[in-house]
Amino acid sequence: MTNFPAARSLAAHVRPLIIEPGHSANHCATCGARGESVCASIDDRNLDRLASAAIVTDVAPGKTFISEGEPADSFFNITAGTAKLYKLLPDGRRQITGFAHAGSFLGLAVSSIYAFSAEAIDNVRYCRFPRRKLQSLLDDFPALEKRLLETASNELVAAQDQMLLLGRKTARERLASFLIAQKRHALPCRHSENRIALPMSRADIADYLGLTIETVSRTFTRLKNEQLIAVPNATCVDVLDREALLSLAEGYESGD
Amino acid sequence: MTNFPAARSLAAHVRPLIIEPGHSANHCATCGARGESVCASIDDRNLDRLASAAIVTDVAPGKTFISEGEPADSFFNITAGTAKLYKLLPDGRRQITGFAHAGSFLGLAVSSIYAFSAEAIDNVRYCRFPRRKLQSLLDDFPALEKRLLETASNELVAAQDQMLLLGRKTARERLASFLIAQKRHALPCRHSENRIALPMSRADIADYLGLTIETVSRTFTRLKNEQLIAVPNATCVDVLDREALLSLAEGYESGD
DNA sequence: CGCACACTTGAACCCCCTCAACCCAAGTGG
DNA sequence: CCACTTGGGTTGAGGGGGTTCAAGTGTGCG
Repeated sequence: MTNFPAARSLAAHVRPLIIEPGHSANHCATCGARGESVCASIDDRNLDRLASAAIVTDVAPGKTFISEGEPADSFFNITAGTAKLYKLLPDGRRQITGFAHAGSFLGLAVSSIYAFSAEAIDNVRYCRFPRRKLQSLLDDFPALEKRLLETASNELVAAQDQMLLLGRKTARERLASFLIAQKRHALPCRHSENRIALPMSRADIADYLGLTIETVSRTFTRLKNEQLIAVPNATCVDVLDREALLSLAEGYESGD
Repeated sequence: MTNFPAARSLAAHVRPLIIEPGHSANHCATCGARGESVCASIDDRNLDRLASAAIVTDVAPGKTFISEGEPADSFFNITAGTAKLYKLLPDGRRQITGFAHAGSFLGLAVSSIYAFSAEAIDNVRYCRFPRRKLQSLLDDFPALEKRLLETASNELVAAQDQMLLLGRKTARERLASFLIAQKRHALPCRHSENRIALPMSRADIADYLGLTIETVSRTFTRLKNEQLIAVPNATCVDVLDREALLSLAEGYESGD
């Protein structure tokens, strides 16, 4: 299910990496996710400021590193892996509000309390910024604040799309939308051009799309029977008819 | 349905107010919505900068002033009335993603295209900021940018709540959540302490909650029969049992 | 080999939707 | 003044998409 068969079981589930003082200025400079993240707005000269504020941490699959309702004293910048963000109702009903990939910035709540929980799906690495330190970074680097505003705006647009999906789309349309979005997001899937990696479980997909596991599974097989996709195994999908999938996702053909 | 019986029919539906040059520095200073809006972050000395960038406009009920997919060359700050924000699917299915009240800031899309449409529900007044002018304001007043980031963060939290509602709550829970949220938002309802004004139609409520008109209506009468609310007429609701409504909204009791 | 766990498939049910009628208040015009 | 229309809201009957409950099928791993 994940690509890190060895390193997983050893690690304490939330383990800050030890960065020696002498090297602390470097890890941002060599960070592969920098280009995708808000950190790109800080130029090379000031990278050490950024690096010294960040606490790099690894999280094992299935471990929760943000809990809804707890004091929000940190911000998180995912640099590797995929995490799910979710909210719960008292009886256990769950809504996944999004998936966080390398470059995602989490914790943008003005409130002093996290509005959602976050759990690692595969091996996740993040940079954690204590609230105060990020605040001073924001004061010193207006470009960072500008970038954060852009990020928040983009997420707002995505959230509106998701509301449309949850409120008005059929199960087929939801799954098609999900696959199209996954395809856009996670291009870095070698293999075929049309292969989509699905690191999350069926339960996660269901809770993201406002459906049940069973409906997700049935809808997968239906799209498979209709030759829109192929499902070599549970962790990936091949897109066979991109056009049809796209117009389905956009709500053009609900029946048929 | 609205409180402005006279002024309505005369007005051209989108009519910029004529502000004489000599007075242009004033309308922000006397704006009742300033405290609630992002404009509060600009101090009195600089209000004229703000005022000269804003184009005040009135919109009649039912008129669309932002259209999804069109070039996003302006930002909007609602100063009076209520507007609905929505997205459409090609076959007409509609999802209302939110209601904008006095103080709401719209158009926060990085993209050059609006992600949603906006339509006035009652008589709406807004300040329109051309993209370029807002940009220069942001450059000159970091506090404004900070305030915008706060606003966006709060909306993101609200959007996540709405996703939970749309994906996982029952019709009763949705309506209860909606009523509770409306109560919080629009306190300024004289009359009773427990009266909630509902300027939007049943169709709007339905499209906001991911339901149909009929289900909204039936759910209203059910909550009424259960003595949780009273519905004197279609445009307002009295909360009779706030506790029960609240715990319903939070998902504690789905049946019964 | 056998357990565990995720996924798939089947059958019955139910909440909400669809379709349709009805109510009611506000015009509108003869 | 009343007949007619219009539009929003309510109520009823029936149907369907997705859920629930339950069993079956893999697949990895000890």
